[in-house]
Amino acid sequence: MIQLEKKYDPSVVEEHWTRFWDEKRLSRGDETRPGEPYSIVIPPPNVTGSLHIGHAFNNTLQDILIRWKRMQGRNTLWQPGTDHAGIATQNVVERQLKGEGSDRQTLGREKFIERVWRWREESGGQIVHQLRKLGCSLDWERDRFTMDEGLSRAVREVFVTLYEEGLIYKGDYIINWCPRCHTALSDLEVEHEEAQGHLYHIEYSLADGAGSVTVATTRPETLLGDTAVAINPNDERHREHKGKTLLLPVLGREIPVIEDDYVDTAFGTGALKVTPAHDPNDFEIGRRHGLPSINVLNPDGTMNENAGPLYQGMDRFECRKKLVEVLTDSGQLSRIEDLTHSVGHCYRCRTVVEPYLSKQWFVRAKPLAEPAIAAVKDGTIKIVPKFWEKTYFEWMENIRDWCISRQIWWGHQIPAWNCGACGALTVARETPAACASCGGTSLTQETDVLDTWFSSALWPFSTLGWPDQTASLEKYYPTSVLCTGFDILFFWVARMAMMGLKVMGQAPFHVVYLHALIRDAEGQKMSKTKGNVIDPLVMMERYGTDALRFTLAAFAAQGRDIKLAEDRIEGYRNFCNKLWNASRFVFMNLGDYPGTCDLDPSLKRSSADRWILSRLNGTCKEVEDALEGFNFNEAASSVYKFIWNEFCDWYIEMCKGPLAAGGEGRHSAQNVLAHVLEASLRLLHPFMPFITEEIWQKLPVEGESIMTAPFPVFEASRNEPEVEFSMGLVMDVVAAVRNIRGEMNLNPGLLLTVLIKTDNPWQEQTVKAHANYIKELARVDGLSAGPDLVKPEVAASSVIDGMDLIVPLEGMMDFAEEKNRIEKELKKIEKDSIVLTSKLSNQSFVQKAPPEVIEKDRQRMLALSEKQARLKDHLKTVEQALR
RNA sequence: GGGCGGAUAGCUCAGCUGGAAGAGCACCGGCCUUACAAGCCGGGGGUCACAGGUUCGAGCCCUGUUCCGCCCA
Repeated sequence: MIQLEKKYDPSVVEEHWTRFWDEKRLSRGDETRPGEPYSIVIPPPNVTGSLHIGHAFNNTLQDILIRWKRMQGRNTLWQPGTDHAGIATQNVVERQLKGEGSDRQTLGREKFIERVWRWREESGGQIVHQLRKLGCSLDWERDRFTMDEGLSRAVREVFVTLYEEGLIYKGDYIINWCPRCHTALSDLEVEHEEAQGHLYHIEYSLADGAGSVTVATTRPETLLGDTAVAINPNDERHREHKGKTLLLPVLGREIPVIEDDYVDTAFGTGALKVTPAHDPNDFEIGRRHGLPSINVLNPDGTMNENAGPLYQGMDRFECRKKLVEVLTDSGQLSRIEDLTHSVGHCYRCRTVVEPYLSKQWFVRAKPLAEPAIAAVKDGTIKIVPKFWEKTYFEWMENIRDWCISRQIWWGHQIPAWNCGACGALTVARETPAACASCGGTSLTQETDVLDTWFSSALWPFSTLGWPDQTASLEKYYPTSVLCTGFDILFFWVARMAMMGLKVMGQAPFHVVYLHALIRDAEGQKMSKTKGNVIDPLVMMERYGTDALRFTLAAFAAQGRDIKLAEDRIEGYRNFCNKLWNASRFVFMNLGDYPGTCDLDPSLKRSSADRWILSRLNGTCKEVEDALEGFNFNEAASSVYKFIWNEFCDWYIEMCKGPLAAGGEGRHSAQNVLAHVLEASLRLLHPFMPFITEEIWQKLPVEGESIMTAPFPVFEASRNEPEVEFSMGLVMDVVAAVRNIRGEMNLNPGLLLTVLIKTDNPWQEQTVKAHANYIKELARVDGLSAGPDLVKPEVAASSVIDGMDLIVPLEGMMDFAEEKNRIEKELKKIEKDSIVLTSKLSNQSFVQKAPPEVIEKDRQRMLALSEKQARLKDHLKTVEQALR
């Protein structure tokens, strides 16, 4: 006989089954096998990263989907892999170097890249190991990395193709520059934050000496790069300044006053200093008016030679301070206003970014966005929850060109070569031997690398072998679902949609499921610097992986934030233990059981047997429907309630009698216990893979793993509503007796007598037929039912489903307590009946509400007043006794 | 400035097409009843942010307000 320990201990179990699944290669995607494909690509975590709660959440949901579909018999592939995370990874390694008193420049590009690869070798296995620990059934044999040879080939192929089609270009534009990471950033990589700043009002004197023009700016240091002051042509205040020349403060350079509609007359003084090299709008104005652009910043955020000898080499903020002093002294600073404004920060290092004119590579986004918009509009791509579609359209319709060059070393070096002889650019898939224009051979490759998100955008097909036409691609592309957090909707999802449609001619996924983000109790994003993280590894250690996974699923409602609380994890740890102990009970009673977990149709079933089977069937439908709609929390709650509140609380208790009695009743109960437990395990498996495998393997089942056992299917024909209804009555009776026992402070061990007075023959029959359950579960020894029962003087009573339930309590009756109890019940009824009466006496309700609603309320009202009347009778006898 | 979420029990959250306000934890009372004290049985607890409106009927739909969070400019 199989015996389980008294408590479930996840630690040994988890390791064992992880290894088992691995050895049996159960999570392998096999395109040569038949079966409708179901594929998911993992949102690749940073290769050097460590599993945080967001990963745990995201991957638990994916694993639930993939395990569920695998059990349904689909040909599944969950594609794993990691991302090289250019800037982030480079930053980490640079920090290491700094700690060693070195830096990347000292090391040189080649050595530095070697160093990063080495770091990847050391730490790259970590996240993979942690995902396994989480139970993720990814196909590890297909593990990919964005810097792998194959994926790099995909990157080159796409880059060159887009370049050839004119969708990638190189040019001088204003980009966002991070002076600390020393690179350009795309617009998305800048995070705007409200900051308390100042609006400085600076006097630019007219060259003819006839006064001055006041301009307002938040960044005074940029005035060193001003090449004009712009006014709105319709601004009356500046009419007399039109066509004048101004003298730039400090530097004394002559700059013109120009007119441009862009200038907002309502902001500041209506005169705008124009710095084409350090502001995107000024850049546009400069272009319209043919103004020169003067860059005053070095790449590290210090001022350059154009700033003049006084400021050259000074940090930008230092320079700002100094300039304010100088201008104040010269009387050219007329006013300083407080101003809350939005300041851009680097999303990797939080440094304030500078708009910066430089030569960069861009993807022309509009032509790529149009098909991606259409795909969502026509339903080719479905976004769940739907409300994200609006955000997607909003961004896509206003998309701007995407700056893809980064001045870092870790990443895909841009496949473009500059000719030393003629200066022409050669863009090629393979490293060229000679310049495409002049045939010269002194070629030097562009030093910039591509935005990490460029390679991520190709992920759904590059991981499947593209640009080769592989069988995997054939089978698994487009993928079925993309499951990720909404925070990378633009970064990743939108760009994958664009690239998939462009490169493959097919959207990369059918459904995008965007889940919520896990936040702390204050709704803040969890971050190590804030110290508010819940570490999934610690949680797994403390409560078991299954408990963590189930908690995450239970929290996965389709909202925006999830505020995770540790006591919920503890609660689901208890659920694991509950399941464990229920199984323990089953095994204890299966010692002499010769059958399997399949139902034996020849056995005569008890009502309890039929009831739990019907409920199991209903639960299958609930779980199925919930998962179809990505309602993970509902699926989790259905299976939780079924196992705990129906199987454990009721069925196990009800089958104890028949088990003890022996014979066919025992046999049937054994069969049902085995069947229901086994089916429950399969229902639960996608959520809790470890404990379910552990128990399942001990049951009399065929098949090598629960992982590949069929997912339970709902069948309408197996529903038994009449059985559920009569068992409902039985449970109501049990609950009523327990209520009396509890409220009257009667000893739990005390056996009671129960009289059930009813003139409804069906009720009488039902109660009598199920007397064994009532006796067992409510601790009752004498039970009678019928129309003519007489209530003894000394008795507690309640009214349940129109029946009088009487518990004689000769010698142990607390009449005051009983009075209390009945009055409490009456109070509730009165509250309800007031609401119902007013509803039913409302003419317009009776006239306008649908008949079935009115009928339902009439029935309720009838039942209520009957119950009220009977309770009042009971109350009267109690009050008499009290006198 | 534009847009999107959220506000429901002490806490963390569900609540689907409008038709008797739910769960877990916490709390109170009683139980070591041989699957489980990580448990069992019973119980208390809500002006569904606020103000209007639509409707026979609103936690849910509409309008406005307040607060919290996020995205975009």
